[in-house]
Amino acid sequence: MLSDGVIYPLVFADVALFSIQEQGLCVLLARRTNEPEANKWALPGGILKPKIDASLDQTALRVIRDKVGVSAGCVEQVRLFSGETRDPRGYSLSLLYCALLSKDQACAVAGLKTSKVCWVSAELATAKELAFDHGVMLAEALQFLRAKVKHRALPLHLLNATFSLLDLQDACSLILGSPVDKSSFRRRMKAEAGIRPVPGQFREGAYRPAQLYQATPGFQF
Amino acid sequence: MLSDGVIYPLVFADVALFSIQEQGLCVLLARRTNEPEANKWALPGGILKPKIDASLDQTALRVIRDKVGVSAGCVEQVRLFSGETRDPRGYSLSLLYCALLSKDQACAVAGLKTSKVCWVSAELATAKELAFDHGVMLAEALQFLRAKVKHRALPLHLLNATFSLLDLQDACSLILGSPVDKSSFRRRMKAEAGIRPVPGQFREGAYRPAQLYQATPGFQF
DNA sequence: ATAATAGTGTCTCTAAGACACTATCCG
DNA sequence: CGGATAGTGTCTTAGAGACACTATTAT
Repeated sequence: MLSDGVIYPLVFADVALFSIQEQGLCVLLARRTNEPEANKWALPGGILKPKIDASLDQTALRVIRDKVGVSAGCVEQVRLFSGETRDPRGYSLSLLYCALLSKDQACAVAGLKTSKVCWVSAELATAKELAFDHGVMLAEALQFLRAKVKHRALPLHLLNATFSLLDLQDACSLILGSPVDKSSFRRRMKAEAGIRPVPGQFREGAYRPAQLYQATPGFQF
Repeated sequence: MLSDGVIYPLVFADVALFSIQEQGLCVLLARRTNEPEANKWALPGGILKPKIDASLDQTALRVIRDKVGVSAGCVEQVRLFSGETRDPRGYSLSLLYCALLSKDQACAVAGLKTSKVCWVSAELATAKELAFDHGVMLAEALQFLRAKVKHRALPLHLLNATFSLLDLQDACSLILGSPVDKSSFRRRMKAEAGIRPVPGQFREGAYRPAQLYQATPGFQF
């Protein structure tokens, strides 16, 4: 039992928080300040505090709030990692979460410059050596995200509240790591219940304006 | 902390163990013998014993061994349920597992007649009132199983080591709750890497013999 | 006009659904 | 032979991939 009144030690929520930046699909990494594995990069995580967290899902949300100061649009369980050897402090349970952050919010995070957390290209991050078993975790979170998008889920939570179809297409293409055909994509989107055009709203800018879309009320990633 | 030396109380593995019986798709329910919720039906579950279980997945396997005396072919995490109110003993974590048992093994279980566990039609079981939040759990486990089969995963672990294509088709159809077209199904199976015909092996019996199949070595549900 | 981005049309190919058909066993 | 189950052929349709095409804006 830990000294600070936490009754259930070594139950963690670890979060793979994704966003889209200039470098492409990125994941938020945090540099560990304490032992064990101090100074290594890790997925941001936090210990379950039963007094505060109504559920472990709430722990994950709290971790995101604490690390980046905003609330993620979509937080989902991926898999539980458990065992005696994965953390030197003892038998531990870590529930891995996959979360998505909108471009707006991700930019706010990037502006923090706390030096404790930073966005790293997902591809680069998987090559990095991470603390504990977070390398495996990141790989699984990525696979989880890719599988969902491949099965035609729309990663709207990575985008702003209104977005053009090309924004969405680019997001899918970045996640999948392969180009997405414009015509077939738009054909699918016409029949898609999850999004709808916002009448009269266009992305103004250079060249031809683009119709803007938004998620329909009941949308679930 | 519990008295019997278990250090991490209230971490459970609860298992929705499915098999195919005469009544169709069935789930194993256990009648609770102890408080709380004594005498209610529940998904079989067990507490994490860090000294014994190398991981919580091992707890799930142990639960299955203890309850039915055989090892399940396929055990997968579905979702973690957690919170203060779901179990009167205090803040608890329950990782729900979905597991499949082959017909051979399921029959052995049915023969046990321990009166502590029994196979209940999945449809009926969802209508029953179960202990704790096990009703929600069962619903999610079923949805998990259906989603996998809908996405063309093959529930081979519900069948014996060798099986006819009709056995497999019937299993899919029972899980999905809707008929599956024979011709399209067999067409798919011809191109399916997960199974292969066993040369020269046929189901003998009344009328025309059926070619038997088996899972290919690397098969994963 | 030209560049650049937004959005459409159309051909092809694959795979699924529907359902009628043939094949092989038993007695 | 007929009855029952095993397995095939074929028509149609829905949707994805490929890719060339048109449309609308700014300069």
